[in-house]
Amino acid sequence: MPSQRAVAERLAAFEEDCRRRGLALTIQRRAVFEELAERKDHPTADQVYDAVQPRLRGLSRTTVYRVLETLVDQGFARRVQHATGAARFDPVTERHHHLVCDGCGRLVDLDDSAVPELRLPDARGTGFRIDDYTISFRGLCKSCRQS
Amino acid sequence: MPSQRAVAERLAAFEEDCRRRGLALTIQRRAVFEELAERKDHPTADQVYDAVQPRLRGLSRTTVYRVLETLVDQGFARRVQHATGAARFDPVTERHHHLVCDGCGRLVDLDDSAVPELRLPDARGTGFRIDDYTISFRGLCKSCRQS
DNA sequence: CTCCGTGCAAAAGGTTTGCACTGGT
DNA sequence: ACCAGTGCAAACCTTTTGCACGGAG
Repeated sequence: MPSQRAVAERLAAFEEDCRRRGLALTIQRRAVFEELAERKDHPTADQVYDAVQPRLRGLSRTTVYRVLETLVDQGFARRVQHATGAARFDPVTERHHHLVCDGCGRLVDLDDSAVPELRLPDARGTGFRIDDYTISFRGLCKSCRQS
Repeated sequence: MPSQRAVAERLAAFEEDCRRRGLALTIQRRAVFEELAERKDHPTADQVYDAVQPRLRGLSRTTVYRVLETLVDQGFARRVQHATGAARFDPVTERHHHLVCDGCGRLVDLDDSAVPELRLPDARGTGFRIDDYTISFRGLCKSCRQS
């Protein structure tokens, strides 16, 4: 888990950004953002709901979905869709990559330092402006390799 | 679209692999595989269904889902999950990468030659055996940049 | 002839939407 | 006080599952 201090800093930055952009600072947004910032895994909307709901009686699943969408739109989080099933959400911190098991779909973070920096390719032909990248490494996790 | 010739070759290889592995060569499997091999986009299961169904009256959506899963399991296709919504299917050819628009979610192929070869990272700490990788470049497509 | 593969219908997720109310600004 | 944001319930879309039938090997 990130240090409490780092989380507090990010929460403060989040609050300031919200004010600057005129986004209402509701308890729900604060709580969802904080929950996301505290975790090092990639929770689904439902997992965020389960974690936050006890602290916020009456919180609605719908709201969690809507807040997460807002966070993604505003660049505070990223949506990580892997295999079939629920979307997972990742607080945006530094660039990192993913290791995905072809067998069971397990997803693990691989931090940037394990991977050489990549020069952004020339994509002029496609009309895209490239901002960043994420690498998905495919393979088999230990338990899938054993069976 | 890949050349008719290339498609025919891949269909033949597919049929031989099926025989060798004892997979029944049903019309449905042939048709779904052929449709996938002919396209250069990444169709959803539903798009495959819509494309194949007119030629194969009585084809069921369920079957398309099941055939696609078989193709993925057997290594004839890959599942590409991007943004929310339906999974997309990619006929496996060479390694290639993806360009994803943060604005509209559009996904475009970027072939391997545009990107320098990457040395597979050391993942011993994670217990994974890494086989390959795909890079997702994030950015904005032309039309999203203009608005 | 034997099963694997298919079709249908229904269920099972996951996510979105319409509408009325509430709480931030 | 206004309007963005929330809660609830219902709709929606994608995918999976149970079961009976049919066609490939």
